[in-house]
Amino acid sequence: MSHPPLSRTHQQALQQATLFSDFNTEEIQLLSRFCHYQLIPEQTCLFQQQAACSYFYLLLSGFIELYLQYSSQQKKTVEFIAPGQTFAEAAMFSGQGYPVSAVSLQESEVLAINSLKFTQFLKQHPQLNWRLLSTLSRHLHKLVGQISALSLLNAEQRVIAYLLEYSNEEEDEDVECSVSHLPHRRAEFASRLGLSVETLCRVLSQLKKQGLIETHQSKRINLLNPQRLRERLYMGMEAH
Amino acid sequence: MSHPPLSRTHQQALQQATLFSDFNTEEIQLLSRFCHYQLIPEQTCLFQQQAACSYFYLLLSGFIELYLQYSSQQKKTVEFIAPGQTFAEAAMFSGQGYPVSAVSLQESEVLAINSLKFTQFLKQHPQLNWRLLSTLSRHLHKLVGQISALSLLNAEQRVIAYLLEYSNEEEDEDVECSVSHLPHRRAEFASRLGLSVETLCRVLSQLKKQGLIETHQSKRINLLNPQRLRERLYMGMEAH
DNA sequence: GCTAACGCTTGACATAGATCAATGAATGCA
DNA sequence: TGCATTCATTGATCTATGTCAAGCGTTAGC
Repeated sequence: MSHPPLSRTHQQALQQATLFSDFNTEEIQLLSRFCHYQLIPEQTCLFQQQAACSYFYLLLSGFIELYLQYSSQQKKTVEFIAPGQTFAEAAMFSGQGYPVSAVSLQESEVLAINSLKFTQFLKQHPQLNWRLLSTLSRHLHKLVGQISALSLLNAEQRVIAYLLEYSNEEEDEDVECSVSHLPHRRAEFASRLGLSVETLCRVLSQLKKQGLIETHQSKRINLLNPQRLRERLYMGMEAH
Repeated sequence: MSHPPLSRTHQQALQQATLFSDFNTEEIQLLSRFCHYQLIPEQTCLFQQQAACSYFYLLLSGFIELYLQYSSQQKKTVEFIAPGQTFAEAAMFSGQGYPVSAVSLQESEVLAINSLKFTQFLKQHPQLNWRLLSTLSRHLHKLVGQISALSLLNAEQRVIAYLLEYSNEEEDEDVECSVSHLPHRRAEFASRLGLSVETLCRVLSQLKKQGLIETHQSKRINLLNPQRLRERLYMGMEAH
């Protein structure tokens, strides 16, 4: 049973998944040979708890629920999966069957990745193994950071932290620098910071008024005074 | 250069680290053979950017800053490390030198884990490799869940989500069940949920008033009506 | 057993940020 | 070019939750 080759768009989707973010173009192409696209109607079971783990998945669109089934009527939701996330990969690595069942809550699109072929692929490329571990560790650290940012920092501090993190600032601290790879819409930007669009706007115009940044039509932001931005951020952090 | 064997307490600390949470007692003991305790005075450099990665670390107490050094004066903070976290393990997996420098912001205690011996250990136990990948994936999912909980759910919903997640509910949804492995203090409980102690208390007494739970002196909470708690939670989630 | 210290609980108040609503700017389409 | 749609921005409220403060219960030490 062969599947049509993966479109360029879907290969890009693979590249953007956390798990594969470190793969180069060639590796993505090798990988995409044993992936296939699948359209899942609403309320459809993708896999059953304890079944052999033949595939793991990348969700392209829609919404998936992972749950434990105790009896015919009782279930316990374990997790909801949003677009961009992979799921069931932990099951594949553990070599056991699926520990949960999966059902689509809306019509959903997924890329199914053949578990067996993926593990063979990893065995053939031992370096990849280490890089996967490295990638996952890094992301873990990033997420831990995001969690403490969400609970410890206020709106302004979160915006500043984001700008400083993604700025191309490398030279002198006093030198002006810019953030060009911004989310293309305020809505996405705001959501990454866990803010509403409006508060994000207010914070930005506040910073603009104070001569700390310059905005260029949602595409680029110049940091006019990284040094002072940094001070502002630390001020909030040491408040504990 | 041999180090004294690791105390039981320190072995437990290893066990509780995310990275090793899946290790059994024997594996922890093997691991602890190439770990040693180190006391770091305040403002001391643990390792320099680009140096060979001989050790990675588990922070026991204190506070560590990871930063990029651009020139003698300019540095860029990458991350702060809190007790319980491991750091520099991504560097080890990637096989490169340290990508950042590390300095203690307070007097700190760490366990240093010999990178070379650890990778050898993994090569000798290929199963462990897969289990590490599995562990890291699972934690990644958990953290993603926590992030969406923090930004999407209100105080009551977060408390309910926590209670349901850690309850021993397995049978009928209507049957009363309990959460016994609670954080021993309200302060710790609240901090896990990103709330203040006071709001946590208020939410709990609110739920008590409505006959949904029963509290037993900060040690145990009975869920008198899991079904209705579940409804309450979902109500908030589908609001998007 | 008494007092001190600490942690829990509850109330009163302050505020950051969400929501609602209106306007302005930019982009796309006829 | 002009109209329509979407997105960004700003203002006016409202509310959830943090902060401050006081009382209560429990534990610990003498």
